[in-house]
Amino acid sequence: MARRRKAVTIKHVAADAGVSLQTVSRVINNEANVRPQMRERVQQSIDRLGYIPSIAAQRMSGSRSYLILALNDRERTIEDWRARQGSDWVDQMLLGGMLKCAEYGYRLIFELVDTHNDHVERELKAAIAALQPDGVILTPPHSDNRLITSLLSAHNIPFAQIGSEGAGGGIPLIMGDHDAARLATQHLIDLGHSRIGFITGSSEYLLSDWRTAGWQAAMDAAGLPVDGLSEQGDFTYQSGTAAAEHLLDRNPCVTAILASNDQMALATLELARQRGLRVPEDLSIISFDNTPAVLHAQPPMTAIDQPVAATTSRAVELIIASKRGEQLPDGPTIVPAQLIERGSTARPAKVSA
Amino acid sequence: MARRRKAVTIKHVAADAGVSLQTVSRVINNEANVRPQMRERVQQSIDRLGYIPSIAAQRMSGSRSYLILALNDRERTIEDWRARQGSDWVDQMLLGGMLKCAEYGYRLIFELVDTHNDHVERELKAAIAALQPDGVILTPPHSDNRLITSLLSAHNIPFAQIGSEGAGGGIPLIMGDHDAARLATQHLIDLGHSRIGFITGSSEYLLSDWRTAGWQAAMDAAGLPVDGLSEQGDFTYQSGTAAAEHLLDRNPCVTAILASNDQMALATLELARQRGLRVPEDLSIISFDNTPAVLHAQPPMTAIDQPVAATTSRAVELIIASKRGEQLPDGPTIVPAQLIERGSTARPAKVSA
DNA sequence: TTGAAAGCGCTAACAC
DNA sequence: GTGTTAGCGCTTTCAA
Repeated sequence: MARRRKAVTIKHVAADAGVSLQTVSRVINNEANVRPQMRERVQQSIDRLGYIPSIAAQRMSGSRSYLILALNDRERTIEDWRARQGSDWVDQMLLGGMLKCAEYGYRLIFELVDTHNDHVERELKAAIAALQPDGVILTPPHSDNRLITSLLSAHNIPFAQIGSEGAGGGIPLIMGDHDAARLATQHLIDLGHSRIGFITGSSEYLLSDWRTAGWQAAMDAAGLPVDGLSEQGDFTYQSGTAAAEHLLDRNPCVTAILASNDQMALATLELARQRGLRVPEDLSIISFDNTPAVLHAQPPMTAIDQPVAATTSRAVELIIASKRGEQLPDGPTIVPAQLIERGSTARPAKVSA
Repeated sequence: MARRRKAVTIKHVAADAGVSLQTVSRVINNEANVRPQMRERVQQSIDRLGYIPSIAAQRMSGSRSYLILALNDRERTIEDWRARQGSDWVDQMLLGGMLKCAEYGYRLIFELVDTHNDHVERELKAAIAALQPDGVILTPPHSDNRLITSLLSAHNIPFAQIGSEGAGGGIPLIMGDHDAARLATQHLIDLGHSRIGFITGSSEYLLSDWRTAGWQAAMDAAGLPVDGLSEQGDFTYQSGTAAAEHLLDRNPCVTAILASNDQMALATLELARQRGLRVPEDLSIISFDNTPAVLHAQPPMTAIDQPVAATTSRAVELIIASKRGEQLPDGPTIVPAQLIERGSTARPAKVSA
């Protein structure tokens, strides 16, 4: 393999502009103590030569690598990927994060780590040592993993905790779970439903509780009972089927169900079909997350959109702001989720008990 | 911001093992000229201290950055991403490539560049200068962009060309388009179809021609006519609708249609529904790519799976092999595509003319 | 406000 | 087979 072609370095720019390396460095990094005229001259040389700093060299001397690490759960991510059921979490994260990174001259690197495993620490340490990222984005269920958060804190690496209230010292971001569940429930109430069932998510995820609480808040505010209307699920299709079965068996008068994710909502839809219940006439269904799968369901599903891209994008901004020593928001940053109305919700055909 | 915590460097390992830096370096890189016993001793120090080389430092001195760049078309990728229709190309690329990279200690970085734009060169140069990647993965429509391929050649960076026959000096990989189209057509012929329509893809993509040729080859081999059975599409849903309309108007006796991608196949399905044609009884449909959208169609669509993950994975392997000076395959590497049988294909109800 | 010198962690080239 | 030296491209520190 021939040697890499000689690239334009800071030296070439310095020579071209007739200044010291240091002055060029100051211009690149937008530092103070450069006269406008000098800055202008250097910038012209940079443009003329098409100079771009090497991030490897920048990292070697300085404190920035211009790399942000996005961590996801290995098992779950690979599973979704293999299944090809249309879960686009990673896709949305990548693009939301990547585009924002690009604005600031950063790059996003994805890494998978095992959650239920003592390798976490070793894996994360290795990634940190190899890449020395300027920041890390944690997603559930890693967001509140003390092993991870304390390791990052010890290394002084700013990190975002998506779907976390912020225990652990990172930058917490929440995808509007509570409000979205509340509004979705309210939407059903406005349509005339009063017996509204809820299928919860896995208790391993904090957001499961928030979603449940949002449903409950809306029900309480409307003075509607919730007893026996909540059923435990774990985000899998199977658990959705089981939960929906129990729910409908116990409460024949249920006219609407809010499921804590798309898979469980799709399972509910299928069960309704099997039981001869028309959707939405006999049963309204709202799903959480709005992955592409629910778009193609029959009928297309009314869903709460999980703003994964917007949240990742915001996480990148906050990490970079933190790096720059800027003031960060006090509490968790809440990125609002929206309700997308489609065909799986309508006024109830029968009046519920 | 406090200074980054002191990390374990090659010096610590050298001191711990009582050898020179160079010997440690040799062990890390699995080079020759280290006695097994010495290698063992150094390895123990590495393990004990939890040493991981800094890729920034490795890049600074050596010739490897352990970074591979995956390039996609900006416009198309952002469009798909925003649409959230379930195109999982990026997702499959990322995971297929990332996991393979991880096996070799590499990382994959995604970058979007404009195709129809004189910025291509500037953008790519910037990415190369900043990251100095060890390899680049090109996807259509970049794969045969001379501006890009010549730039990479000039920089001596090995690059994979997915969906290309290899003009430009890179490593060509093909996702079995020709054979897959042939086999899918054959499958329809075996079912008893003889009037089999084909909707082509955009001529901007070489693979469009391969897919068309595969259909034609199967038809020819079976002695079936193809006149008037091919209609031009451009991969959009709209073009699929138009093409299917023409096809069915001109050939009422068509009993099966093979569409060059999923969106056009879905458009064909919808048109069939509007015209009161039952699928698959009156019209069999096979789609190309097998993105998640076709899974949820009614009926679920028989599709040719595009092996994006496997191809990206292979691309990474070949790039790394090339870096190591290993012998590469002669012609294009063909990653076979498979036919996934679902509900949109069956024996024709009527006998075609 | 600018420049010179030192050094980040590692590998290439060469000496032993 | 192993160690020494020089230097990658940049920023930090300190001097001017």
